[in-house]
Amino acid sequence: MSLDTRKSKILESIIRDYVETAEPVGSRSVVRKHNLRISAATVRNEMADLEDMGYLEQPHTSAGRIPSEMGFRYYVDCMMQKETLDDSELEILNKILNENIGEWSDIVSKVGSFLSQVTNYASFVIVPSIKLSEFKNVQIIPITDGKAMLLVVTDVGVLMHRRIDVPSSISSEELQLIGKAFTRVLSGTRLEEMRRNELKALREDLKNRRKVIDKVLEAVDVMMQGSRDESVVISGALNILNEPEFKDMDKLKRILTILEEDILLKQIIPEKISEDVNITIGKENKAEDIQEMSLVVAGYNNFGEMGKIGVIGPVRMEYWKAAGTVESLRNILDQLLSKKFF
Amino acid sequence: MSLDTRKSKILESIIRDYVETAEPVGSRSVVRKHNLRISAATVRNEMADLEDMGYLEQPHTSAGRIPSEMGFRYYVDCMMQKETLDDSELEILNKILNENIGEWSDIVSKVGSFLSQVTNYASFVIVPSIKLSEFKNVQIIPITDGKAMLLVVTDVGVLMHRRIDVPSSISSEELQLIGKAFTRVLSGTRLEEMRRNELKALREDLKNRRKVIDKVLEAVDVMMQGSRDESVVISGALNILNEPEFKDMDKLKRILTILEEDILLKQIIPEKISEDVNITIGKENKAEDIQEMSLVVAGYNNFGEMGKIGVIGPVRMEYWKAAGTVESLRNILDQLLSKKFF
DNA sequence: GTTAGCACTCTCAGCGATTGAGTGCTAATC
DNA sequence: GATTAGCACTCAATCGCTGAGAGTGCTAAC
Repeated sequence: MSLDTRKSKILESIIRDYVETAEPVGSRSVVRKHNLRISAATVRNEMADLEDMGYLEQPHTSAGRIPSEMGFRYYVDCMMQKETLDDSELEILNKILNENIGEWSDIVSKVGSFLSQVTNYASFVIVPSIKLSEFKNVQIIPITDGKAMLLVVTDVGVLMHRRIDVPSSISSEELQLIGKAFTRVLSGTRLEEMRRNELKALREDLKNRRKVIDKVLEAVDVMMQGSRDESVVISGALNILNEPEFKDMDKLKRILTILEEDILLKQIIPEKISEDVNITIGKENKAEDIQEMSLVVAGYNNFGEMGKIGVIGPVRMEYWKAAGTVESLRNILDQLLSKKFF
Repeated sequence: MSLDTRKSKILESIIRDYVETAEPVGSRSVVRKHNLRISAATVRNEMADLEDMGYLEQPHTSAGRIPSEMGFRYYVDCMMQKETLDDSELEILNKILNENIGEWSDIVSKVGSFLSQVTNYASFVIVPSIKLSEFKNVQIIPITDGKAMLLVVTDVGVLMHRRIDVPSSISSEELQLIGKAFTRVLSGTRLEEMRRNELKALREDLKNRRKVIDKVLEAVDVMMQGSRDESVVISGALNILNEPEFKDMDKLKRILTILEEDILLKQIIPEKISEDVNITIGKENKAEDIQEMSLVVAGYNNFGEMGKIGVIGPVRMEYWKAAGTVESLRNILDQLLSKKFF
């Protein structure tokens, strides 16, 4: 259902006001702010219509109107102009990205923290598991007598390491040889395709060092277990303390608990999203715990898997800003991943 | 100044009650709870004395008394019996420690989270920088054309890694040789003692690969910069949401902000502490931001440097439980570091 | 030294009156 | 027919008041 121009203007005006003030918006203030050339009474009539249509609601009879979730939905779908990063923000972002030539995880957390600062909502970045990348190199480095460090490097440059026990009799050279043998057998193998029979052959090759081989396999198993999980970076969770809708302690605690725990956060983000900016408003969210919050999330291409980046905030959210910023940062992550890291 | 037995009993009674309920304690309830063989009127007199001495204070005339910070101090110094972990708690702890044979940082975070769960306060563990450990092994592993991974293993098994650029012409074997050369020169050198002239010699040795050498040195510098910082693990920050003294949003935000940022947290913890359990109450804290909170912190021996573990909570804290638990866990970290990791 | 008794203090919850923002309706106007 | 001015009405929020309740401090008696 489409709205005529005037109704649209009024709806937008109410949304903007309400998002800013968190207070119900009255007919007078709509007229004042947007100095439309109509009277408050006319606006009242239009507002009554909008309420009938479901785009507005009234907390109680003698209060102003607030946008309903359906109202926000209409705004987001039919009227919203995404507001992209302005010059000063871009400057800050570039500074951040340039100063840091470190690990991918550093960049992700910097971008996440930038996102939360710019939008003033909690941000999250989900980095998918690396199951599609390939073994590149396996090394075993002695640390102390009986302890060694197992290193696995994948083709995308992800490093996994784990301490393992080795016989104290074994020499550094021998460990190196074992590492090389593993490299030979596994190099180019995708992590999830690692075949047991290849490994068996390996075990035959080095039969006098079976104990070490077994330790290594065990460690690789554990590492893969770990790497199977996608990682989640959360930033700016405390931003919700600024939102008046969360002055209630119980609500606050429920939300903050989710925003503190990777696992909980992962559960509330929709599995299937498009690469574009996805917005889910209030009760549109499947997860019960966040049915008074909104999500703005986009996918980015992380070595063939879809990563996710977005913000979570109150239904009364600056969708225009959030959507624009999330979109920009999604693109930047895409770029970085395709150019800088290969 | 020492108190007579009866005053002590009354003070303790008031402290216990107040810590539990967060409400001022009246003379009647003191008599009732601890069924002392004296009347409320007598208790009132004693309470008036305790107030004169500064151990109690009165929020307003017709309310009960609450312990002053000085009262808590007296209790902690002269009366407190530390309450150690009970059997069921020990069982949980053992389970946690056994299931996890991974990295040291995992253990630290598990212990931290256990501490916050048992005490219901926010916990922190500070792991000192590793500046006293020695180089053990340097490796350079090619990832893709023009990119390689630099790995440094120290004698305590800490691994540092960083991606570096290398000439795309360079071979895997050559990188390995360079790594070996570094290992030869640096092995056994303490990180903070790494001498520039040793490195210069190295640079001479491999003069046809100066670019790579320089890249490696640059990366080592950055890594050492990073490793110079102690790391901080915070757990259970949201526990303060349960404390009625933080129902005020501004206070809450101030405290949570500190508990979310490693750097801020580090600043509020006293530099100099003894290895034993240190307790600072309210205004005893130098940092202004936490002058309505208390710290319970102990030092543990982390490869010769002092690490710190503790909790932070309201002045109205169960010091007996917090002190006992912190002490136990301090000892456990000490043990783990001396036995398991060497 | 201890206690019972009592007047006094102060907070807190509940209640009614007041205020003010905002609506909805009606009748007049463009 | 759309728009607007005017006005009665509604309802949350605020203020001031009151009474109840908890607790103290003092005094006088034990």
